[in-house]
Amino acid sequence: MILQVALAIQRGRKETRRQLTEEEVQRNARTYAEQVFKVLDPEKTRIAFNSTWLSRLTLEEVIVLASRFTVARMLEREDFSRRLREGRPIGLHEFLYPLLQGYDSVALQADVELGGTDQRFNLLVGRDLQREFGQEPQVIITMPLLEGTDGVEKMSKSLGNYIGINEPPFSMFGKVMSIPDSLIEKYFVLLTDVPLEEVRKKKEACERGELHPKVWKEELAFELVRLYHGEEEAKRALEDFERAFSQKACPESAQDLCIAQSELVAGKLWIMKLLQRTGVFQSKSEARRCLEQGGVYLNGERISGVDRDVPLKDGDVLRVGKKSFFRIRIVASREETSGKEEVG
RNA sequence: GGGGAGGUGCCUGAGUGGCCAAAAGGAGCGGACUGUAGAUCCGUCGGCUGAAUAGCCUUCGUAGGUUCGAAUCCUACCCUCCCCA
Repeated sequence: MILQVALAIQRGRKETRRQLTEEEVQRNARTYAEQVFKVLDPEKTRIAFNSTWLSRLTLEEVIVLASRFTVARMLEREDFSRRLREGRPIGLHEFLYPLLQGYDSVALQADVELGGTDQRFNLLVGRDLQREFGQEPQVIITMPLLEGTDGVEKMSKSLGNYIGINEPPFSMFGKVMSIPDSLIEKYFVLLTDVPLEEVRKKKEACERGELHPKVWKEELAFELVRLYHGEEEAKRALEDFERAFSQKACPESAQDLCIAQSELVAGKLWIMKLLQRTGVFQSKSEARRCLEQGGVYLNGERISGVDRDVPLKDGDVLRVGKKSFFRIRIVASREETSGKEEVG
């Protein structure tokens, strides 16, 4: 069976979207694959790139494809009609996306296409085009959209309200804990294998005040971390979370922050230098603000004042803001120091 | 082709010569509190300077110009939306 899962083409408010280089596309694809294989069996999965067939389309073929559709039908799509109503721009090329995605179904001779409910229009276009090309139209399966950690917008990477499938256990756990209580049920239903009956009972218990929402949410967070990282990691994440936020202590899984011996002056380092090394700040002003507002702790003790050199020793714990913990490692040479690796 | 409206910080959106790094709200961040990174309240929210009751740099579509001084006035250009053809 050929199952098609469309990876959404991002349409930002600003339509100017940078063309990705071939390497970037490849890298993104690898990242997606990595995540997908947390769920699918790699042995039974084949990944196809639509550039394989789309780049071979001639202008003539594109025009023929476009002639199969009318503007009125395009405007059936909620997103388009709304923007039209609100006087916001719609790029002509955007009409092409549903068409090309539909053509993917033709090229793959897809049996089933899977997507969020917001993809319904595009999925249906696939059926229409398949019929045009004499194929049996695919079955489409749409799934409810899941709100992100803000509880309002749909979960998306560009909105920054997502929980990554390949995220480290601690932050995955924490992010789940940050969703509004009202979303706990939905997360259980859509993301876990916990029987619906049980979810319903827990919800009722919650409403009766017999089950604390925080406890229930912890069960959810535990379950999700277990799913993607295993039982052991889930236990650790739970413990770490309790430790970090209920007791405000350092979680076991704190990231190491390596400082070279040579960077220290009389065993001390200027606090601003130290903060820079954590990589959690976009700018020095941001770091300074956090420091001035009392968000920096060394071994549980609040550091105040920008003009401070702090003594550092191996094993010290640096806390920056609510959620970032670092364990200081003093190393011999600069080569061993770890910079902040980029999070994609 | 003709006529009209408009482009402001991450987003929405006020501002029509100096009091503007730019109102207000949202997002983000920090603090307090707590039941969690949830709710609420308070604060913060361009950048740089070893740090500041200071200074400097960059930003109001782009490029020039007027002016002691420009998001604000002028010129050209780019872009978006609406109406007519």
